[in-house]
Amino acid sequence: MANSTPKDYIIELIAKRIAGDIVFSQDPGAALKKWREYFDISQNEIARSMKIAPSVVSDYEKGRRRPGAGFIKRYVSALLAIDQLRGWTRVRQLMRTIGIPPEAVIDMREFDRKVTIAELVDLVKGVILTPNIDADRQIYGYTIVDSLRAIASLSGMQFYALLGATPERAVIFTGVQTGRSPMVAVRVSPVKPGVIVIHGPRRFIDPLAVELARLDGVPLILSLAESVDDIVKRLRAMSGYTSFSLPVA
Amino acid sequence: MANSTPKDYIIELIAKRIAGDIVFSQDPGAALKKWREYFDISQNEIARSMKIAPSVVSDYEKGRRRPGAGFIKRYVSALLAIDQLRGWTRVRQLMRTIGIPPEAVIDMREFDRKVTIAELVDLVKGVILTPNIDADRQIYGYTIVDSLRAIASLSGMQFYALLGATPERAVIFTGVQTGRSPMVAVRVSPVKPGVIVIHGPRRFIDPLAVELARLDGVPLILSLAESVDDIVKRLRAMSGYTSFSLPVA
DNA sequence: GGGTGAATTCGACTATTGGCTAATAGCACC
DNA sequence: GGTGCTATTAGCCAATAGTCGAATTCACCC
Repeated sequence: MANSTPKDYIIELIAKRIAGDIVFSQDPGAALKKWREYFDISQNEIARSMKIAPSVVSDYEKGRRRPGAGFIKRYVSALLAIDQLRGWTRVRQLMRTIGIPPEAVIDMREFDRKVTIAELVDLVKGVILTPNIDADRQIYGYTIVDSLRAIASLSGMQFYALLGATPERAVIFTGVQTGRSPMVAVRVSPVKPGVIVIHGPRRFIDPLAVELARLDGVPLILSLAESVDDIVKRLRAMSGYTSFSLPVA
Repeated sequence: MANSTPKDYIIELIAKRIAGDIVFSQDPGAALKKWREYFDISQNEIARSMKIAPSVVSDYEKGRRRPGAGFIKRYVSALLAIDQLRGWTRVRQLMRTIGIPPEAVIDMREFDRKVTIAELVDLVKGVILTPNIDADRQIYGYTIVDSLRAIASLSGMQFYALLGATPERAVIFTGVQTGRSPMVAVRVSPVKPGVIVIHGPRRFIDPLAVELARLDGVPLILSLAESVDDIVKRLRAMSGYTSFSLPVA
């Protein structure tokens, strides 16, 4: 964990958490101020980053105005942009409270609308290995897992949380050899993901994997995408991917 | 994990996450709709819960109007209120993606403004055991841990994430006998919390605990509060605690 | 065809957010 | 005292959010 850039989805989770905290605060102005102070940023500095007058920042923080959703989004984005300029010092701290091991999770997002299994098969350039399982379920989000790192670094319960294991989410295991160990992990999990996608260097699927999926009642998809990157990009396109552009300071 | 009510702080984390997702969505209207569909709620039902006309919901979801922060808060609160009426079916699913073991974490929140060590000592009705350690640091949030359950159910890395282990957060260990095992856990952690509070049935503190705190450079506070509940309430009062009142359906 | 329920569209009005400039205040330091 | 920096306040205008009710559309069923 050197000076590498935090992963996009982590930054995005942090941004959403901060924004949500402000929205639900009983005093949104004070919440704006709290987070600005947390990032150790002056009103002048964030005003410059947002290209507005400093008095606007004061108006909001003192409660003269209540921030709308658009303003909150820009304010939080500016906090993060400035933290980036400083080397992500605060984001590195905050990511420790997220509870996701970044080395094992490649990406984790919500789709911007509900997605069908058929659409997901298309997105991951895959084939469905369990055609007889209920394909009507709807998927609202996904987790892309680096299987080798996950197995190396996670205990049972973490795997459980990592799966984002709800019936409305997809889990994509990458770097998979035959598909067996992910399916064994899911088998022992008390709750199941909505659908499992496997992607790996070889195109051979252990029949046991398919049988375990069937027993669990979880659709299993084999992705034939050229690379993990390809999967990441294609799924992100369905997630209303937010790009944090860096304002000139 | 029977039919018990999810803990408040979990519900609140979910609410904030949903709100944040909507705020940062490139199409907030579509995000509103996505979440409503996820909760399997019709426009009419949420309109009734919010006491507005159904056409208002449609205007927002179709993008004719962009939701402000106030509306997002009310919309998300209504989703949750309806889910509560249904027995928290969707919240139970979502809490699995939070990555916090609810049985070990009693409460976990952000303060609504920065809090000094002296203030924290007062809040937990405590005494500072490490008077020579930098007391100028600022605390922005806290985690209240049930020490026995945490030790019983967590592995090393989970403990690490559980601590919310950043220099700006406090960790309160409850059900502590002498204070030694929490300090040992912190000692082996690569990052340290901003301050540690211990609370337990006995008022005896193992001198080793104090020495370990000193070595870690972490202020250690002994709380003399009458109960864990007392601590929860007093800290919540500093957190802009949001109460989800249940609208009549 | 008709009926029902859910969702959408539209015109209109009011309240609030978003932003500005200018003046002022507070604090630390010399 | 002066200087520099940060923050606050007030008045003002424009644009947008919030909301209504009426009419319309759509899907499903008999």
